[in-house]
Amino acid sequence: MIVHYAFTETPLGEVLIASDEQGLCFMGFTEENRAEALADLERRIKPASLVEDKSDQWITQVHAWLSAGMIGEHHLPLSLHGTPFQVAVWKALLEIPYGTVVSYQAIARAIGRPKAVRAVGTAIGRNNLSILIPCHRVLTTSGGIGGYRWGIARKQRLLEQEGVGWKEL
DNA sequence: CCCGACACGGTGC
DNA sequence: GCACCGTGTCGGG
Repeated sequence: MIVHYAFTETPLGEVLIASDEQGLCFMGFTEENRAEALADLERRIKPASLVEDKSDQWITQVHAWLSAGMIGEHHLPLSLHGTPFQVAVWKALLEIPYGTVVSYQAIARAIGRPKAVRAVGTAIGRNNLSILIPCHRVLTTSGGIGGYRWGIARKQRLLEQEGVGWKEL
């Protein structure tokens, strides 16, 4: 499978973006280590033949959305690579409207596995499309910020930008 | 409020 | 089999 990729800047730091025939399949912060970001991409999306391509149609569209400030929904085609359970969780995340938040427990119920709360947390953390799949809109039932693969600070900034007040939940 | 203990389900080794 | 975990709940400081 051919996978196109490119690096680009966002308001929250540099990201590595990748897409395949179905759509965008990866977006992750490089954290100043492009080699590691690429290794991560290769681990998650395989088998894959990586080809750098900054003019890939979907990559340029994400770039445009990112440059515009990541305001509102993005409507970009996503290619979900994962176990059936993970894909179910990620699809549930895509149903969360811009500017609203839900709990890990609510996601567990939404996919019909009310007791798999912890596994849901793990699946959310393994989501390949940070920001594009709104994993930052999931908080703990007690209103706590919860975790974030790319650092709590980024999660807070994303929520703040969407106008979510988490201080008194 | 902040622990500690435990149940919980999916995943990787 | 076993040890992880972006959780939740309960009980005790």
